[in-house]
Amino acid sequence: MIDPKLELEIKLLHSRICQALSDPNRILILYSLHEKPCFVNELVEALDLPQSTISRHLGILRDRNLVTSERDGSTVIYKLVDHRLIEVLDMMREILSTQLANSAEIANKLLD
Amino acid sequence: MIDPKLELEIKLLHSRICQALSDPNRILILYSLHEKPCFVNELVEALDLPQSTISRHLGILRDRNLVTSERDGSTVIYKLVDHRLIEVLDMMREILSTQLANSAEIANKLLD
DNA sequence: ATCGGATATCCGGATATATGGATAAAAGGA
DNA sequence: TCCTTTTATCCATATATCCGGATATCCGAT
Repeated sequence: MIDPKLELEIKLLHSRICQALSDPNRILILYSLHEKPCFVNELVEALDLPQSTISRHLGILRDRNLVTSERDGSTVIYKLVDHRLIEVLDMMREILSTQLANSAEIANKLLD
Repeated sequence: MIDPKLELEIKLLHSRICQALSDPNRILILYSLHEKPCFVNELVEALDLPQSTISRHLGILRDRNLVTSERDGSTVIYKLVDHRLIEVLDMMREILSTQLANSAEIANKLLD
């Protein structure tokens, strides 16, 4: 009933992008990299998480080609590949904001 | 280092929206509902999954206010609440498509 | 060659999530 | 009331994911 091509594309979309976005720390990393390229250490400090945790999340984003890593001497600099990803996240935030506004409206009506 | 307000908003974004999108079957359900409102049974047939599986996914989407359910006699009709969600998914598909095009280009260069 | 800083990977354990059969609940008809 | 259809929930199991300390690796400096 569902177009098999769409189904395949959605499975790919899920495994390559949606899954990567399904962790709040990874989303925060993406926002940090949107502002400017960062060393791993900078992200460790920005998110206040153990280095192994940051590195693991970066590995997941790297595997999916959402960020690139480039060695610069003894450090590694990470960059956001496609900044449209931030547009996507911002659009989701707008949807969320609409949702919250609706909830507030309903709550107010109940209080009348 | 990261704005605490942003951090809170991202956590909310994750739990209310991103998490819901982190399953291919739920994405397919959203696309189905984008075409037209559907009964549970229609989705069972469209996705070819057990009814309990579909109902569970619908419950997750309903909890997050991404879809609404309305009883109509003995059946229940589900509707997509905010069609911007499909815009978001389509934008991710474009990012994915760019990604795949780049991979193909690199592969071709390697073959020269 | 060795050392120290930076980063990646390993590993065990805790937690979360998906799955689908079985069952319950809701609603309408006989 | 009983039966059927439709949908939701329960349950046990399987799988995935996260976490962070410990360890390995990479690299430049001494």
